[in-house]
Amino acid sequence: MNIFELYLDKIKSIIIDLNKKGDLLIPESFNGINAEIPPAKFDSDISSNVAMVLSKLNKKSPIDLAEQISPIIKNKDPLIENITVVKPGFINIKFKPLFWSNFIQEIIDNAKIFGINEKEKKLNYLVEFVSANPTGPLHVGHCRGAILGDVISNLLIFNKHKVIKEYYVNDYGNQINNFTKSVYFRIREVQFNETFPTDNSDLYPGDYLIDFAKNIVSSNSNMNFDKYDEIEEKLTALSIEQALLLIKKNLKSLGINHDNFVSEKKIVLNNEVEKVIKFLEAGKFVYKGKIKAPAGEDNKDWIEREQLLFRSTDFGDDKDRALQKTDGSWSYFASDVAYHKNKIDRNFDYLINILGADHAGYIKRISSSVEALSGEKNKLICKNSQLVKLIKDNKPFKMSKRKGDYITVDDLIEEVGKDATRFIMLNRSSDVELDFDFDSVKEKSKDNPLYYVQYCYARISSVFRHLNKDLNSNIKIDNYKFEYSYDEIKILKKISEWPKCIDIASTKLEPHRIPVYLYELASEFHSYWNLGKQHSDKRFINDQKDISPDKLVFLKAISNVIKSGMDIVGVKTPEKM
RNA sequence: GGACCGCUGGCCAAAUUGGAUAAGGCGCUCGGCUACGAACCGGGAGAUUCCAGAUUCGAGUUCUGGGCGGUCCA
Repeated sequence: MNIFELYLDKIKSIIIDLNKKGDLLIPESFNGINAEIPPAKFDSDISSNVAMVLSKLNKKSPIDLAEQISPIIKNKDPLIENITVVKPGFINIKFKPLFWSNFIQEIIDNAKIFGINEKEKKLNYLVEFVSANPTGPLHVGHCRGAILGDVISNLLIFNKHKVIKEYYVNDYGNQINNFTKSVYFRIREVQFNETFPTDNSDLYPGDYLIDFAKNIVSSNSNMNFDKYDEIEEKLTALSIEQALLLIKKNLKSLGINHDNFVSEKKIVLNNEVEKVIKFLEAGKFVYKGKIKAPAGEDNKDWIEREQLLFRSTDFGDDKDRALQKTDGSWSYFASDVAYHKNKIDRNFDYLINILGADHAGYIKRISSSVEALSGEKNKLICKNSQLVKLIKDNKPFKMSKRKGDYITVDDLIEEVGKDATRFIMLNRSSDVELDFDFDSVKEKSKDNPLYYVQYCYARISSVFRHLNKDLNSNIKIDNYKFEYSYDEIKILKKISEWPKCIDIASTKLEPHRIPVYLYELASEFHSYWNLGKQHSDKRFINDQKDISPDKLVFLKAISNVIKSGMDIVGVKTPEKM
C-alpha cells in the first residue's frame, strides 16, 4: 500500500469535484501535482503541492487555495488528525494514531506485496550487463556494472516485471585471435618448455592463461599442438570455454546469475549482420562515405577513406558510424547492431544496457541503431555507471589487463566478501565515481553500512529469540486498535515510504536508493532501541518476559522491509552476527 | 576539437522525479553499557550546493554560457 499514491488520488478526486461544482479551475493534465514526504521538522505525514500548482490557473494565492481545499480533505477522512497550510502553500496532512494501526495491519496481512507498485503495467525487459570479453577473469572494474545490472533486474522482478538477464559474449574478432595465440604460447610453454614471448604486445600475458593451457592439454590428450593453423578453430573454442568457465565462476561468487549467454560468433556466422545491413539499407539508414578526422591537433596520420556508414547523426549522434573496416570485414559496431536487432525480434518492451563509463561514447550510436531498427525512440535504455577508482597503499591503482596487473573478483571476494562488495558498490549513485580503497575496506569492514543494516535485523532476531518466537512465521492479530507513540510512528512513517522508494528506484533505474533507504530505516530503529535504556516502555520485552501485540507487529513490519530490501540488494540478513 | 559524467561543510556524499529550514557518514568535540546485542545511541562545531545569466509561485535539481576534474573518440 502506497499511502502517497492513495492520498494523491483522494486529492485529485476532490479537485475534480470542486471543478464540477464550478468552484475551481483544473488543468488538463495533473502532472506536477504530487503527494510527498514532508521534511521531518513539520510533524506531518503527507504533504501536497496541489494549491501551488493550481494557483496560477485560478488566479488565487496558493495559501488561499490550500485553505479552500484542505477542510474538504479533512472532512472526508476520519483518520486525519489535522491539516495545516504552510508557507508557500503546502497542504500538510497529519494522521491519527489509528491510521498507523490500520496501516500496520494492512502491511502485515499483505506482507508479500508490500512495496510493489501494483498499478503499474507489467512489462518484459531484457537487461544486458557485464558482457566482458571472454579472455580472462572478471576484475574489480567489472564489478560495479555487474552488481548494478543484477540489482536493477532484481528491482524490476520485485515489481513483477519479466526480466531476462543476458550476457553478450564477444567471441569473435581480432582480440579473440590474439587471445587464442596467447593460449597457444602458454600451451607450448607447458608442453615443450618454450618461453612465452614477452616482446609481442598483442598477446595476453596474464598467468591465468597457464591454467587455461594446463586444463586444455589435460582434457585433450589426443590433440596435437604442433601446428597452430591446424588447430586454431578448435583451440579458439576451447580457450573461450575456459574463459567463460572462469567468468561464470566469478559471477557466481558475486551472486550473479545470467539467464542467457549470447555468442557474437553465432550471430555473425548466422549472417545476421548481412541481414541487418540489408534492413538498414532498405530504410536508407546507411551509405558509402567518409568520416572526417576529429578536430583535434594530432590527426596527421588520419586517412579519409570510403566506408559503409550508418546515419547515426539522424538520431543525434555527432558522427556517422562505420559498419565496415577498411579490409571489408564488419566492424564491431555492425555485429552489435545485428545483436540488437536480434534482441528487438525477441519482443521485449524495453532493452536495458548497463555500460561502464569507458563505453559512454558508444551509447548514442547503439541507441540510434535501435531507434532505426525498431522505430521506437526509447526502446533502448542505457545505464552508464561511472568508474571505480581503486586505491591501494594510499595511491590510485591503475589496472591493466594487458599487463596482467589487476585485482580480480576472486581477490575481492576473498578479502571483502560478496555482501560487503555488493553493498559498497551500490551505496551511491552510479553517476559518481566510486573510491574503492582496497586496504581500508579490508581493515574497517565494520564501518561498512552493510553491517549497520544487518545489525538492525540481528537485533530484531534477538528479541524473537528471547521470546522463543519465529521471526519468519506469519503473525495473526485479531484486534488492531493500537495507539502507537510518537517514536514508533516515526518509524512507521519511514516504512510507509518504502513503496515510494521502490517506485522511484525502479522507474529511474537507480538502485542506490535501496541501500540508502535501508540505512535510514536502520538508523531510526537503532535510535528507538536505545530509548529502551532510559524508558522501559520502549523496550520490546516487558517485565512479564513477553511482548505486546502492537510491538510484535511493529518489529515484524520493520524486519519484513529490511528483509525484502536486502533481498533486492542481494545480501544476507543473518539472525546473529 | 567533440561527446558523456561529476563539482554540495576539512574529507566522502544524499536529496522523495522542480518543493519548505540542504540528510547521513568519516574526521573533530562532549556525553551514554549491572536490563531486549555498544557492529549501537544522544549533544556540539562545521554550507554563498564551482561561476554568471535565464525559466518558474519555487532551482542543488531544468536551460544557455563559462571554469575545473574524470572517461571516451576509425
